[in-house]
Amino acid sequence: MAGVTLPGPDNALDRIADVLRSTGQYRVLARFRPREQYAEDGGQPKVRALFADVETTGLDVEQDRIIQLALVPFEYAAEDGAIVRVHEPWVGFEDPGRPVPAEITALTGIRDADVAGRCLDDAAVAAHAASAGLVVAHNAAFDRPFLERRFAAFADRPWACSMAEVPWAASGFSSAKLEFLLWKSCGEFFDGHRADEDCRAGVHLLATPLPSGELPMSALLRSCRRRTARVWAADAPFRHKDALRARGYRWSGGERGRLRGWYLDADEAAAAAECRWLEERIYGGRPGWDRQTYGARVRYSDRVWAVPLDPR
DNA sequence: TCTAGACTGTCAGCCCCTAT
DNA sequence: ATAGGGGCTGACAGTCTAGA
Repeated sequence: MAGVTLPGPDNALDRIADVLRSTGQYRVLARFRPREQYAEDGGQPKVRALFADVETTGLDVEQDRIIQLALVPFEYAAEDGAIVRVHEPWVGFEDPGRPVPAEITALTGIRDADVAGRCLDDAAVAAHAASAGLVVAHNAAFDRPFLERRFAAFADRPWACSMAEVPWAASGFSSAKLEFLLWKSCGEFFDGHRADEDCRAGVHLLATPLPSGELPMSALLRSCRRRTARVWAADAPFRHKDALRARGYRWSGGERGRLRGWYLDADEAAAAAECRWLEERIYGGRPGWDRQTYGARVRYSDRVWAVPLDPR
C-alpha cells in the first residue's frame, strides 16, 4: 500500500482490513508492528531474557562465520511467562574475512559492503549475555553453537528453543517456520531473515496465546526447566541393536571425541524406567547402562557430548 | 500339490523440514 | 551446501487363498 493516501484518521486502513475480514471472503495480513509491552507490570518477579538470531555465511558451524547478530532483550514474569517489556534490538555486523556467498545475500540482503571492516563489539555482546537469565532462539541448535564459538559469554547461559520447545504441531500449526507461525498465529507478516526483525517477531510469537489459551512463552519455560537424561546402553551386545533401535535409541559412532554407543534422551522422570528396561532386556539383570543428566545450560550446545557420566 | 495373485509387514533409501 | 529427526515410498520377503 506504499504511496496510497487515504482520507480520514490513521486507522482507516485498519478499518478497511476489518471490513474485508468481516465478509468471510478474505484473509488480511497486517505488517508486523513491534510492541514494547504485552502484559501489565504488576511488580511481579521478572526475568530478563534475550532473543538471539544470527545470520551467517552458511550452515556449517566449523566452516562458516557470523555476519550479523541481533539481540532483543525482554522481560517476562517468572511465574507465568507473561512478557512485560520488550527493549530495542542490539544489532551488529561482522566481516567474515571472505566474500558473502551470493545465496546468502539473496536470502538475507546482506552484501559484502555491509560487513566490510566491521566487527561485533565483544564487550557489548558479553554484557548482554551476562545480563540474560535465559537466551531464546528459533532453532537454538543452530544459533547456539555459532554464538558459543564466537562469544564465550553465551556458553554458561540457559538456552531455550522457540521452535522445538513450544507444541506448535499439537496446536494445529503444520510448520514451525518463523514466518509461517507469525502469519498463522498472529495474522502478521514481516521481513524474514533480517536478524533484528526475526528476533522481534520471535518475541511477539511467544507473547501471542496458542489456540488453547496458553502462552507459548509459558510452554517454553515449562519445557526448558525440565532436565534431560541421556541414557547410554554402554557396550550393548550387537544382537540387541534392533531392540534398541525399535525403542528409539540412536547410534553414536564416537566421532569428534563423542561417546560411542546407543543412547536415548528422556525426561529425567522417565529415565529410571528406561534404565530398568536396559537392565532387564539388555544386561541380564546387571546395571550396565550409563547416564548423563543436563538442563538448559547445556541443551543445544555441542558441550552436551562432554557432560560427565552420572555416578552409578 | 503347484502356481499366480493379493495382501501384509519390514526395512532401506529418499525427501523434507528447520536454521544460514 | 550441514545435521538430525520424521515421514513417505518402493522393494522385498513371507503368508494366504483360489484355481487348475
